[in-house]
Amino acid sequence: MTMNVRTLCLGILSLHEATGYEIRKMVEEGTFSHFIDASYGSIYPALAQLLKEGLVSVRTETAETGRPPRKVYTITRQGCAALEAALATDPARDKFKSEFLFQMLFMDRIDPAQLALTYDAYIAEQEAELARISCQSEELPADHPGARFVNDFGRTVLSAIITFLKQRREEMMEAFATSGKDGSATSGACRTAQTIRNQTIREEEE
Amino acid sequence: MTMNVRTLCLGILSLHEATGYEIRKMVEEGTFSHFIDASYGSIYPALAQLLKEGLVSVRTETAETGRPPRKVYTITRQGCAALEAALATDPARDKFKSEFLFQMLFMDRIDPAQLALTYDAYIAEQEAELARISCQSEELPADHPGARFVNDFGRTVLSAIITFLKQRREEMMEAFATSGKDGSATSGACRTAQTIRNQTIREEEE
DNA sequence: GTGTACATGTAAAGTGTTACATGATTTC
DNA sequence: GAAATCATGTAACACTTTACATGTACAC
Repeated sequence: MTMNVRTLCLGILSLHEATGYEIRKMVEEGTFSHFIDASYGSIYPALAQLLKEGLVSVRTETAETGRPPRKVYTITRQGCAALEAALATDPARDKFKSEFLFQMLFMDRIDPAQLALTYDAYIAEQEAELARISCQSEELPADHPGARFVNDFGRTVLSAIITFLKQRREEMMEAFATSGKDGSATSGACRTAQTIRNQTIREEEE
Repeated sequence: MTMNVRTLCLGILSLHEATGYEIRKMVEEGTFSHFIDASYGSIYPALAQLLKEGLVSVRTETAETGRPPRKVYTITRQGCAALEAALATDPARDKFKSEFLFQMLFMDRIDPAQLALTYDAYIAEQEAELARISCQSEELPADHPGARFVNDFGRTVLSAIITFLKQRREEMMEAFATSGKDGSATSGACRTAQTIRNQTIREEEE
């Protein structure tokens, strides 16, 4: 399956007609936001292309005011078929990119105070996200099983992450607070700031 | 933070020297594989650039045999500093892309038999991944807290996902098995294959 | 003998993001 | 009066993937 912005637009338009702007808002804040991302710079060209291919049609609502006219896109029969063809193919593997985890992998190279800040900020972010989609969960249409499934999936994962992070927090911080033992760390390929940092910490503790 | 392939290479090289080929293997199968991806086409150019900038150095091991000589890269002091500078910046938000969830969002447009296959294949994939990293967990160096943390994080999330998926499986399949009620579904923007499909199912049940 | 692992690298193509350009209206 | 929301769109840039090119050695 090729889940590019094209397919994404078709998917959203299969639920209800929308403008490019609205599609962007849906992927930014809506049911889709956990596992999808797309910006204006990709949505508008995608819609233009879909239109050219006849997979969507457009209706222009000219506002009386000075605003740019809204271009409301609607999926066509061919568009529906294209969406269903895409849905019938095998999904590609999930892709997860986390700079937070990358940093955690090298936690022994980060200043402990900084680490604590980053860690707590990440927890807060996950909690905010959980709150957001829990809120959405209440207003999901009952007749859309997919939306509910995806929402519950997201909540399950976020809850697990938050629990894990909170559980590990103290343990992790202690490990770095008591790191007077020092040098025990990695294979020596390069030790610089870490060593310096331990010295700094010791000075501060005196 | 800019966690591009450059930073990734620096990170891996900070653990131990490696060739481009080995780096690729590590992101494909190693501790990094959950939350990172990079192919040869991005790793080799990245290493070349890092070399030009003096962030890594290289040593060529010419094998007696006909193989291409291995180019073993080592991080330099500047490279270490660059890595630590990157680690000190705020991590960007996680990005998660899931074609599986996209398909699930539109589950009511997928042929139920196909859906079951995809669903089970996804569970199997997650289980395989969990098994793989659980296995790795045993051989993690005790002196690398980050690797353990990241590994445990991955196992926690995967376990939660697998439990969720198994729990929901029957419920979901039943919903589609009994979908003789039909038309109840989405806002009518476009209903094609779904309707046809329900008819087909009914025919098969007769 | 067929496939996989080892090993490096390039070029083209695809895909997407960021920043820009434009401008009214509403909220703080 | 500043900032956010609504609203569309383009162009330059960044990044990555895919496919290609090349070739040995070993395991089944």
